[in-house]
Amino acid sequence: MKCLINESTEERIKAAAAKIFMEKGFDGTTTRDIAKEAGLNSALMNYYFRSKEKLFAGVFDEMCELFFHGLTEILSQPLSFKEKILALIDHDFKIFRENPALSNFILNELHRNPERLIDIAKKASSIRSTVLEKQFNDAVASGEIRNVDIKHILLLIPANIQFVFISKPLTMKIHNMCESDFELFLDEHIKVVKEMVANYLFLK
Amino acid sequence: MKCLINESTEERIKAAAAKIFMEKGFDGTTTRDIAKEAGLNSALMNYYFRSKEKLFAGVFDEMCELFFHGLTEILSQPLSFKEKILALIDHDFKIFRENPALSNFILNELHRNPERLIDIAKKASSIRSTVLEKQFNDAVASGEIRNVDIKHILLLIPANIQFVFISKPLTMKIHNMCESDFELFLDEHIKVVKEMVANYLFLK
DNA sequence: AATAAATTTAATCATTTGATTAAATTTATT
DNA sequence: AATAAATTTAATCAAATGATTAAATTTATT
Repeated sequence: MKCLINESTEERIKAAAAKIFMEKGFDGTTTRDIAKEAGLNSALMNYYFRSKEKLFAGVFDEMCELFFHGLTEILSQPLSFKEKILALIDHDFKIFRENPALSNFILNELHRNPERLIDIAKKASSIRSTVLEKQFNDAVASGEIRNVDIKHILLLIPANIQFVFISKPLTMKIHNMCESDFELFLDEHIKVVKEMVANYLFLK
Repeated sequence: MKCLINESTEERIKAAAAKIFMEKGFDGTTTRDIAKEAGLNSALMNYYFRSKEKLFAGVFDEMCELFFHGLTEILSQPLSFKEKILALIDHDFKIFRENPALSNFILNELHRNPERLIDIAKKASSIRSTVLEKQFNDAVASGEIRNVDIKHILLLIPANIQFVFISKPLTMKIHNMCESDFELFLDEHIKVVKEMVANYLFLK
């Protein structure tokens, strides 16, 4: 007999799981934490998802989707290499600003279980290695940009964007910032990063 | 009656704890894991250290010491601002290269329990805010370096150094690198980072 | 050697944790 | 309304975990 899944409950579990997993990581999270956050009986998690591990995988995939979706979209747009790089920086800052714990969450999982992220990232990287790499090589050949391995560039950008979020609590305490101070600092930091990358990459 | 502590056993526990905590984080580590790694009875950990938490704190403080010691030493040497920045980059790359999981370990703990790292970092930052900041301001005034808030620079440097280690498993898989490939990549990456930072910071 | 202190071990405790079960309740279908 | 399916709940299990205890062993001191 047909019986639709109660999407509301499933979504509540997922939302609660995302919040707690992001806050405390996989190992630091208990299934009871999640149930409490969602205001539900803890057995429901095993009814909708089969285990803590599978629930985590669902949440993680969604977070990565959030991260990679805009990225691949930018890469497949008809933009110049320079435009793409600057758009990428803006986009990533936006994503992580909306979700300051995301970088920690993803990188922690990369350490705990590399395979999961690698599977997801390989798909996205196939787009890089085709369209973007050609644009990059053309720009190098024409003297528009510095002759450097694109691997370094594709690492520099997330490094400069994500690290400011990863180290947020330290930055705030060391420089006695409140939340709004940090937001202003972020605005400046975006400018610095864009200027530094552009300054290094694009030759006059 | 005088009876010296068996330093060897204590050190074995600490070494084993450092290895396992670094690998699996605080939450992912069990006291039995550590005892097994050290080849000791698990009750010995509570004999030498009083709890898992206190053992972790000891290990963490030592790791931070390792991280901050060379740093403060460089900062207090009679070097120019430029020399200090370039020495800092070299030093940090050296530390993290010797211990690729260190960055993950420290940043994960920053997320899990910010206070612990903040207490340690505040001491080191006091040196920055005195000697280095004066050198920086002088160099800005003399037009030697770009007029930018030093906070951004002190964030850019660890970002560019540490991220390559944090994302190591992803980089290796995406670009089909083996360990020796990655070491070569690291050598290149140091050059790129130094060139990019110097290019941005130091005006001709 | 005798004694006391320090170290190590095996056994065990009390909680916590992920997961299951069977019953109760709600929702859909006829 | 009656029935079946889907959802939710309370109770509970088995394993894992941090920690403790008391006994055994080793080391130092006299």
